[in-house]
Formats: sequence, C-alpha cells, structure tokens
Amino acid sequence: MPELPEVETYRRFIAEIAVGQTIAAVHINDAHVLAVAEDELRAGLLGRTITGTSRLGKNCFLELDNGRLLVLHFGMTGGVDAYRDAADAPRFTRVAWQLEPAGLHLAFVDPRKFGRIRLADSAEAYRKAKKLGPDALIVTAAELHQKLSRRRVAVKPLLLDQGLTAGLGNWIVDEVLFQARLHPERPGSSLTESETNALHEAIQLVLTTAIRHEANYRHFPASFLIHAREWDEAAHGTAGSDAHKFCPRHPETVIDKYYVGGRATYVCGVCQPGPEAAT
DNA sequence: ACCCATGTTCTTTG
DNA sequence: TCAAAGAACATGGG
Repeated sequence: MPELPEVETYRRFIAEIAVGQTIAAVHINDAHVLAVAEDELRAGLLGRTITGTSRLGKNCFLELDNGRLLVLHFGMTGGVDAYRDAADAPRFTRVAWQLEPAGLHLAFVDPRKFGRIRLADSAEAYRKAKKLGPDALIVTAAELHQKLSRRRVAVKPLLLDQGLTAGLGNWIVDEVLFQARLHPERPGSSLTESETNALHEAIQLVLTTAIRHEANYRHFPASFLIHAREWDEAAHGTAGSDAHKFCPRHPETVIDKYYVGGRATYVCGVCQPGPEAAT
C-alpha cells in the first residue's frame, strides 16, 4: 500500500519505536530486497544510533548518528512491523533490525520483494541520485503549473512521475484527478492555471485526509472515489458487490474503469470530461 | 487455474 | 530527445 500517506504512517511508527535506539544486530532473511551489499549494510548500521526520521515521497529515511541514512522504499507491498522474540517475526519479514535497549526488532516486511533497502550519505544525495522532485505535500501550484505546461503527455502519467513531484501513486492520482474534476488523459500542457490550482488543492486534500486516517481507505469520506475501486472484498472478474461503483456525486453514474499506461484507472465520465469531447 | 495488483526501471518502437 | 507501449521483476490472494 505504500504511497505517500502509507509511508508517512510507517515513518511515524518507526519514529515511535526506533528513535533513540541503537542497532545491535541486522537480520537478513532475504538479501533480494537489499540494494547494498550485506556486509556494507551491517558495517554501516551496527552500533549506530537512530537519531530521527524523515521522508521524501515514498522513501522513508532513518537518520543515523554519523549523519548517514538508512533508506527504505516499500515497493508495492512493503511495510514495517515490530516484534520482540524471533519466533514472533511477522510472515514475510525480509530484514529486521534489533534495537537496544528496548529489545524490539524493527521488521521490513515485503511479500513481493519489490521494496529496497539501501544506505545514503544524505537526503540530498539520494534525491539527486534518484532524480526525485519535490515532495507532493510541499510542491506548489506554481511549480506544478510550470512543469505540466511543458509536457504534452497525459496528466496521469505525469503525476505518477516521481521526478515531477514525489509521493503520488496509482490510486491517489485517480482520487486527486476526480477531486479536481480533471480527466486523466488531459495533456499536461492543456491545464489552465485555475485547473492547476484545483489540482494542487486536490493533492493537499487527498494526502492530508489519507494521512489523518493513517491511510486506511475504508475510513475516507464518502465523497472519495476510492470506494469505487475493487480492491477489497469484491472479487476480480466475478460480479462483485456493486455497492460502491457509483460516482459519489452522481449516484446514477457508474464509474468507468480502463487502463492508462498499463495502470488501472477510474473516472467519472460526468465529473471528468474527456480531453477531446463527448463520445 | 487464471488473472490482478499500491512501484520502478528498462527496452522497444515510432 | 521525446513519447508511448510493453515487459520485467516476485509473489500472494481472490
């Protein structure tokens, strides 16, 4: 689930259990999630105290007492958890850090192993290396307008581009475009200044709402499109529950699902008129 | 058994 | 160089 709000929730969890703690051991159950050599990771972490946490987009930073960073990226299915005894390690724990004096283990859990763990010299160095844009909570409407205006690509893939602004993922972009009443295939350069302002407001609304609910989308307001997505109980393919497939603003309008750039995309045809015209 | 999936990165093709 | 489409990654769950 790791888009910006999930990662922010993980960061807060890590801040609670790990800040002020010293890394006494590094347990590597599956080196596949490492983007750094095992021995380099151990050498960089053992005996280090975690002094703070921060976040850029979907990347979570654990700040070390020597100024370096442990960087966590959660891929599609990653997350964090904690346990005390080895026997209680959560399923799919790929790496864990033993923290003293609390005696807890911080676990990096990731069933699909798309997540990555690495070390960085500084947040700025990492930002540059990964070519990340400003965090989606920080980016201004003017910056968005300036960046979008130069691109003819559809606005959805532009917002997913972490180099334009960092932190937006597939469902959040759909939600943001719905809230801003913009069609995902509108070319970036076609957005007016007032539309970009609406987009910026929608980004703020969706992110702050999601963070407030600790990214638990079931608790999001009824005005959110997310309830029309199928990813909970509704079975794929089978005729799942129709309970939430209508536009929050148009109870008669069924939400359309199709693919943009290979990603499932949900739109309300009434709220979000197409880039050209009607069909 | 088959199909889908919250992300990133590379390759191919035009 | 740019843009679009597709694939690859690894695996669980409906």
